[in-house]
Amino acid sequence: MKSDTYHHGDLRESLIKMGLKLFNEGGAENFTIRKVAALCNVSHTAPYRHFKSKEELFNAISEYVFTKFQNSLNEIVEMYKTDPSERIVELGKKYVWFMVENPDYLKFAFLTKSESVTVMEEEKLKNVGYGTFNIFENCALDFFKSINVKEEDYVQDIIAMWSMVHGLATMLAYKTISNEGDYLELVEKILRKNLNF
Amino acid sequence: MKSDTYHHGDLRESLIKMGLKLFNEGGAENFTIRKVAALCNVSHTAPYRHFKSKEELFNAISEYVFTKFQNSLNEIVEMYKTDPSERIVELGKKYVWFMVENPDYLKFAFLTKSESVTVMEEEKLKNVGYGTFNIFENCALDFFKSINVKEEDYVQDIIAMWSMVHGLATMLAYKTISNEGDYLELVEKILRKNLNF
DNA sequence: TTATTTATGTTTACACTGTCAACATAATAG
DNA sequence: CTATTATGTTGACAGTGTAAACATAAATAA
Repeated sequence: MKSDTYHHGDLRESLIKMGLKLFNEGGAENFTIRKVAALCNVSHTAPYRHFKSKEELFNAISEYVFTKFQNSLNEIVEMYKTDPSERIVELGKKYVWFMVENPDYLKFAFLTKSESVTVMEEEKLKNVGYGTFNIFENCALDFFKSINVKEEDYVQDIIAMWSMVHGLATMLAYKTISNEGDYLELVEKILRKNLNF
Repeated sequence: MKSDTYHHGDLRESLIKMGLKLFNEGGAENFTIRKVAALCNVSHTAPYRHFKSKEELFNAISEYVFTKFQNSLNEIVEMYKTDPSERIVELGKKYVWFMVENPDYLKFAFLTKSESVTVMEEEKLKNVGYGTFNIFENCALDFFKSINVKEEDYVQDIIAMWSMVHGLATMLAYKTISNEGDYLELVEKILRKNLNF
C-alpha cells in the first residue's frame, strides 16, 4: 500500500492514527497539524487535501475512536446475549474499563470543545454520545423485560443506571476517586448492589 | 480601584475574569493570552508579570471557578443543616444545576488537560476535584448516620450516590441526554428514588 | 496508446500565537 | 530624596493554522 513515491498511498488513515498518537502522548497541545504531517513524512499542508481544517481532522479522529469504543461495547452485547442482567453489569464494567484505560481518547472525543463545533458536527457528536447510550439503553430494556418493572419508570431507571456507570467511569478516569487496586471489582460491586440484581 | 495611569491597578484579577469570559464565549480556542491582555487594555506581555505562563493563568481561573462552585455547594450545606436527607437531594440538584448552567466553566476546570499539568498542579486539581466530592461525602455521612446503614458499606454507597449525581450532571451538561424541560425535576425524582428516601 | 482531467502533494506567504529580552515608568523602602 | 522593586511596554522569534500558486502522479477519455 505504502510506497516511497510522491504520493503517500494512505494518508488519510495515517493522519488519523498519527493524530491520535500525538494526542495520547502529549494531550491537546501536542496535537498539531504540522506535527501530524511530519509524522506522516509529508509537507505541512498535505493534510488539507484530506481535511478542510484541523477541526475536521479532530472530528475524524473522534469518529474513529468512538467506533472502536462502540465495537468494544457491542462485543459484550453479543457475548452475554442470553443473560440480560449479567450483560448490564459487564457492559458497565467494559464502559468503565475503556474510559480508564483510554482516558485521553475519551477526554478529547467526549468532552473537548463540544462548544466550538458547527451545528452539523455537533449533531454528529451528539449521535456518538447517544450511540453508546443507546447500546446500553437497548440492553437495559431487555433487562427490564426480564424482571418486573413498571413501564412508566423505564426511562428514568435507565437514565439513573447509566448515570451511575458514566459517573463512575469519568471519576475513575479523571482520578476524582482513586483507581488503584481492582477498580473493576469496585465497579461490579456497586453495579450489582444498585441495579437490583 | 482602576485608573487611567500607567499601572492597571488590579490586573491579576482582571486577567482571571476576562480569561474566563473569553473561555465561556468561545471555548478554549478563544482563550488567548493576547486577547485577554487586550480585553484588559494592556500590552500583550503584561500578563507575564502576574502569571509565568498561559497555563498558570489557566490554573488560576480554574481555582477561581472551583471556589465559586464550592461556595455554591456550601450554601446548600448550610441551608439544609437540620435535614440530612433533604440536604443530599438539594446538594445533588445544585451540583447538576451548576454544571448545566456553567458547562464551560466546568468543561475547562474539570476536564481539560489534566494530563498536561505538572505533578504539583495535578495534585492541586485533584484537590479541587476532591473538594466537591468531600462536601458531598460529609453530607452523605451525616445522612447515613441518620438512617440505618451498615458501616462497612459507607464508602461504596457514597461513591455510588455521587457517581449518579456526577454522571447525571455531565450527561446533562454535555447534552448526552436532553436537558429541555425541567431537568431539575428529573434529577430530583431520580435522586429520591435511588437514594432510598 | 496518448492526452487531459482530477487527486494528491509541495512551496511560499501571512496573520496570529506564546514567550523571551531589553527597556520604561510608577510605587515603595531606605 | 534616592534606590530598589513591581509593573508595564516594545520588539523579536519560532511555531501555528491555513490560503494561494504550483507540481506531479493517477485515473479517465480520446
